[in-house]
Amino acid sequence: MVEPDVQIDEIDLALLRSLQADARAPISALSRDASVSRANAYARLARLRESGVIARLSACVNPYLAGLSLAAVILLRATTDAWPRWSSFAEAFDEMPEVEFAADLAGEVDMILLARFSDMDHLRSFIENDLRRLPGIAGIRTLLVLNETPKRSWLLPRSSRRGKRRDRRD
Amino acid sequence: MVEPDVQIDEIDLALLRSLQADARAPISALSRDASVSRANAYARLARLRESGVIARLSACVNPYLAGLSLAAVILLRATTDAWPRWSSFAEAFDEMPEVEFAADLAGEVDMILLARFSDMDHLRSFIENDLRRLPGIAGIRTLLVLNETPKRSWLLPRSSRRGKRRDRRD
DNA sequence: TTTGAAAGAGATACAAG
DNA sequence: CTTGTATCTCTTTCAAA
Repeated sequence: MVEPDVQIDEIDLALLRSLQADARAPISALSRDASVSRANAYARLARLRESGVIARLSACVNPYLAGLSLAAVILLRATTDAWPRWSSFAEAFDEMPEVEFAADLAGEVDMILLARFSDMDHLRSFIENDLRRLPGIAGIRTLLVLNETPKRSWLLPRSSRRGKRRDRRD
Repeated sequence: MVEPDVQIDEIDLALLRSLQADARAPISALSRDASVSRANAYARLARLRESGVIARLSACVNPYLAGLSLAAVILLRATTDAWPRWSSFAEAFDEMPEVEFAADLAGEVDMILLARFSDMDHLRSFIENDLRRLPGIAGIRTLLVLNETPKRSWLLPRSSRRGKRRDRRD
């Protein structure tokens, strides 16, 4: 959640988009699609990686085909005294392999999890053995996922965003 | 959301794990880590890809470093008449570049979105111009993300899951 | 399934324009 | 920033053990 001074231009975005589509695409193809030279693309990709903009190159595995046929969104409330301790929760969630995504929220829900399970039994034992034993959790609401979008790696913003924007201060 | 007959053994899991860590790792390295021959790894990876277990190889971009410094979880209720039409919503969400993840839920919330924005203005215009104009939406609750885990690509299940499980029927 | 070999493609570094 | 070149590593296929 660092906010450093990384400048990303349209060429970087084009490279990122291509890499998101195919992380194994040859650099010559990426450079062609971004309309720059190979050397340029090479240097930019190195910079994007070192600066952390590209966190990693990864395989997107279909969980439903990999034995995790059940997904749930879990809404959590924390006890008021556990409030300022997101970092301790984050650590705990990181240790739970079923948790794909965890976030600290502002609003009527304190934290949210997206988690995946092999079956109902697995979900039940996760809630009973892992979640309920976590200190600082005041409420657990479990919502089963009936359907989900193909988990887009999300698209990058276009150069000029929709709607107005006066200036950029980053 | 197809549930076909794909069999994945421990060697496949090892390959998937390695590929998740580095999608550009040479196959010789993957095969070494999985303790199989290159030819074997090669054949397995081809099968995993064709069967869709590996949906794609992609770059994981840090949204906060890429100009999307604001994230929100959006909980939606659908009007009762729009109820059985997840597919139409899914299509609409797919067209919205800010939506990273969308799911149809069972429970007190009908649908959930994880969306990313460049700033508050962007979030506001998204809700007003994109969400509110969608027919069939009865309620919108927006929760700002204060903090989130590094968006683990999620770990694959170990061979024997924690807790009990009598038998596998897949 | 594994190992070995072999052709072609791509990565990476560096020079010169 | 580009193009060209050179070396080395991978990919991919295939044959033999």
